Amino acid sequence: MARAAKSSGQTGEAVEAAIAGDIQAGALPPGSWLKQIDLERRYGCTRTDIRRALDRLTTRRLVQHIPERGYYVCLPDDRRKAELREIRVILEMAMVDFLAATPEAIAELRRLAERFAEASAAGTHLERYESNREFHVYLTGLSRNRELAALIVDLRGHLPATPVMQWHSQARIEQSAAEHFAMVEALAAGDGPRLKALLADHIRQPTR
Amino acid sequence: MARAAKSSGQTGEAVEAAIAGDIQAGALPPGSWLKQIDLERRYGCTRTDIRRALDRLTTRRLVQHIPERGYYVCLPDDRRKAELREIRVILEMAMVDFLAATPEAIAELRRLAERFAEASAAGTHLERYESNREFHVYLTGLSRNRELAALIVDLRGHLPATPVMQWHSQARIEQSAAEHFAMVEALAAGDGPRLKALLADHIRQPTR
DNA sequence: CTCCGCATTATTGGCGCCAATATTGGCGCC
DNA sequence: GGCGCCAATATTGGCGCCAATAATGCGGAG
Repeated sequence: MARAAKSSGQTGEAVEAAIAGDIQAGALPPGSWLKQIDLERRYGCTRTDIRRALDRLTTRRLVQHIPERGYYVCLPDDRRKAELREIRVILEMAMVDFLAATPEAIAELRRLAERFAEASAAGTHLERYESNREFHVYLTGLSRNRELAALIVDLRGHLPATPVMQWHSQARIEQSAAEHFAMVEALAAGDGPRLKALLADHIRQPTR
Repeated sequence: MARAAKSSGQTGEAVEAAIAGDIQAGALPPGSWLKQIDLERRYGCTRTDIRRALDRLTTRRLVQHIPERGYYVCLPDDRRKAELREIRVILEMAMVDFLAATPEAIAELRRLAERFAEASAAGTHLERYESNREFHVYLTGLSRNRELAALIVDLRGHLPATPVMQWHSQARIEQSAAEHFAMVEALAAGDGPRLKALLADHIRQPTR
């Protein structure tokens, strides 16, 4: 199902985000061809918007382009996923040294960790995905190195499919929730090394 | 002066690269407006090509876009430059752990270090810029983590102006050349920590 | 029955026109 | 003489048409 086909929003990045979302949510399966005619109907926008969005998604390598043939959703590539995950580990561990955590920020992080825990216990896949994402994005946003924060968030959007679908066991999900809380506490205690270790383990989990 | 306005090359990334090059070479000064009409004449391509290129350069933040006004070359931002440099330090130090250096690769690196040294002694600014770039790109390419290598190279293209122009003293340049050789030797000796230290110092220099 | 080739159809992607909007320059008013 | 408003001009950016090219389906030959 198409998400939020706002037929008259400020089209531009909106379409790109919508397509990216549908790819990561699995609505547009890996390998499928993205016909411009379909897309412009699905998202209720013009062909020009679609082309811009596809071009940008190509640079993000969420889709690939073959001239005179079209665009298709990138196939999952285990090697690439592993490499990107390792880059996330590198960047997020480095980010810890730039974190500026106010008490309010820590309170907000606790709230977000709580939300993810709730979604883990009784929530849809989408809720889990989004609350998890929010936690990490907020944490990232605490970095005084704005470029580093932006890069990390950006990188999240570079992973093709293998979406929320197959988050493994319930036990694993709840462990993730617990890890979120542990990270908050490490941050609150100003224990950088511990936070780094927690982050590394957390990210290196098969999915998420 | 416009560089290589190949009026009938495969326009696409070519135009983007050409504009990026002119920005980094200073031909398109920071703050100047990039009128589409001028650009399509300068690079001998169509308006569509120009628009795609400008859109991509906007995502790279080499230019900025104001709707109904146009695109202009990003102004140098010291904070941003410092942050990006710090990210380079993080990534290139991390890259050291992924390096796979064959004897041939080390020989090639020596050759490139030599070329930069020659350009340092008696070469144009452009030659220095390019040979320096080649050294770093080649070194980066030795990483077994292809995504990491791609990210590092990508990041080099995100720095706006303050180009080769003002490479400071001749002494500094020759020190850079010496550092290149030292890095090669550290790599050849398999001394990761030393290579990391050299890289960090090298990158943290005011320019380059 | 299968395979090859051709005509038809579907799709991409370039190009240019034009409306909307900002900028410039001139003219009159204070 | 300076300031501000308004007309003329310049520029952006959307939209749709159409040529080039690839995919598809049909029919005939082996």
